[in-house]
Amino acid sequence: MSTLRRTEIASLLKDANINEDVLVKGWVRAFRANRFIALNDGSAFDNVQVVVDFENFDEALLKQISFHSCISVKGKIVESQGSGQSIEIIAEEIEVLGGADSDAYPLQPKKQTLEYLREKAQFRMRTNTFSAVFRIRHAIAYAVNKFYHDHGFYYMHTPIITGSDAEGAGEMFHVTTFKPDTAPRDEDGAVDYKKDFFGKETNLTVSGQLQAEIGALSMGKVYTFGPTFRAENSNTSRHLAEFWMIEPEVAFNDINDNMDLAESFSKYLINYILDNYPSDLAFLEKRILDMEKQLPKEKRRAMPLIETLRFVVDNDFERITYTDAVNLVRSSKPFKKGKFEYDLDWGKDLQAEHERWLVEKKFKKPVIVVDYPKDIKAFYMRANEDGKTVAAMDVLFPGIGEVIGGSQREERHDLLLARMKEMDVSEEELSWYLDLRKFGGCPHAGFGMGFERMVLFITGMSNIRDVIPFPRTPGNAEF
RNA sequence: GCCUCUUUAGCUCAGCUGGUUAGAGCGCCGGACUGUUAAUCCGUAGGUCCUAGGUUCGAGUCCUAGAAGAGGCGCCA
Repeated sequence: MSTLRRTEIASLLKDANINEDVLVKGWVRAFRANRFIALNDGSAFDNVQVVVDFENFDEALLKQISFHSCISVKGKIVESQGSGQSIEIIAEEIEVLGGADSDAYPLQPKKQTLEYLREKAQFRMRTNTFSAVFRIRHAIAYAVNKFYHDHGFYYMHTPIITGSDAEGAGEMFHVTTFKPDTAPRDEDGAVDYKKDFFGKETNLTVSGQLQAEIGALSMGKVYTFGPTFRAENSNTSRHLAEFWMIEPEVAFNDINDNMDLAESFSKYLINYILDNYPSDLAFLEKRILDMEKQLPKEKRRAMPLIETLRFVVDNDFERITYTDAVNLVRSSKPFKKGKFEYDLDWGKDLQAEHERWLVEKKFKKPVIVVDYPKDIKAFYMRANEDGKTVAAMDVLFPGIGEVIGGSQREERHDLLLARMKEMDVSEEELSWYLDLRKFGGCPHAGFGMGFERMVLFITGMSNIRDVIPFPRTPGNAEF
């Protein structure tokens, strides 16, 4: 081919010069009427249409232009005669870079289930749905960093391998270089971790929060954004064993500042995608609407995707205390009629069905619940004046539930120490954490946002395994 | 960890209360078609009905166990 430089399809569609010669490369999304190739290189949602005059090309070459084959096209930009696009490329030279034998290739130009595509993760990003999801996933990650950078936060990398198992956020994955059968033993027959790589027991992190507090109490405003691991045997469409979490931690913030941050941060992310990825969102919205046509009315979304996102950014999140939430649920119709599976008394955690009622039926928008009973929350959350509750908050989103969980941290050394003793948290292991209260401590607060749960909400997808390229769930670590 | 559902052609599914040659659409392959937008039209091929046992004259259909997938709950983000 010539010395012409490749043009990305995104920039070609943005400002095309009629009659200009261009070189494009990408994957064939469709080859219609032996004449029209829909070509996509991932740079944008939209395809460029390549028009082929079959008399000018070898039949054997055209045969290789099959679904998802990779080709290079040199041609001239013209105004399109068809109605689906404004410009198109009249092909002059075509080279097949990588064929995709239709007989053996597992994907087809038709609807295939997300479950099937999940098993073909090496190819699923070539589909409209997954390329839209993963473009948006990227953009949300970018917006996370942009939001915090623009607000004067420092991005802090907390460790992925931790020596502490006191974080209390769930079951951990053990990290060791020992093989199970040959691990050295001490005199009592227990595995001797003093001889292991780190000289002690280590695990994959379940949260960067405790380390982020170190950052907050020195640099003021920090956030972590990294992979997090939970060895919980959770079989749901909202849990992953390996997921990404965003954890801001801010000195001098109280629980109300924390709620303000959680709300403005959530809205920023949604707005960023609304502003910058309209084609992808429109496609995802249409996909959901088509799919829901087969469902009874009560099982469909209350609002189409984009309208839902707009509604969330245009309205204040509802803020209620745990105590008020319990009273609301208990005086609700479904509760009185015994429609809920679980009972609810003050002191018990709100069940998913109760949260769903609050968010989807009562308020119809994100709800922040604050001031939970201390006995159902972690040791580091700040005790309230009433002696019964702590300054903890959960942000609940429609259709997903908890997307953010956070708190004002207990900055009073004696109260924290007493709470650790009560909850049997190792004082020795967390002496550094207690030091933050002993020396130069101050009120501070932070939260954790489940990144994939935010991606779920913004894309309107329903299974968390479809918003991460390579999902890790119980019994599954393919790719 | 608990509960429920699903598994039939390459893909998406139908197959009623067990009954003899197992069905459709799409895809593939062959043919037609130079303005299509999941192109269309005609034709052909394609099945260890997830696996292993069992019940029965007879099992895709019933029973038991296992495997894989999905949904719900709990745990959480």
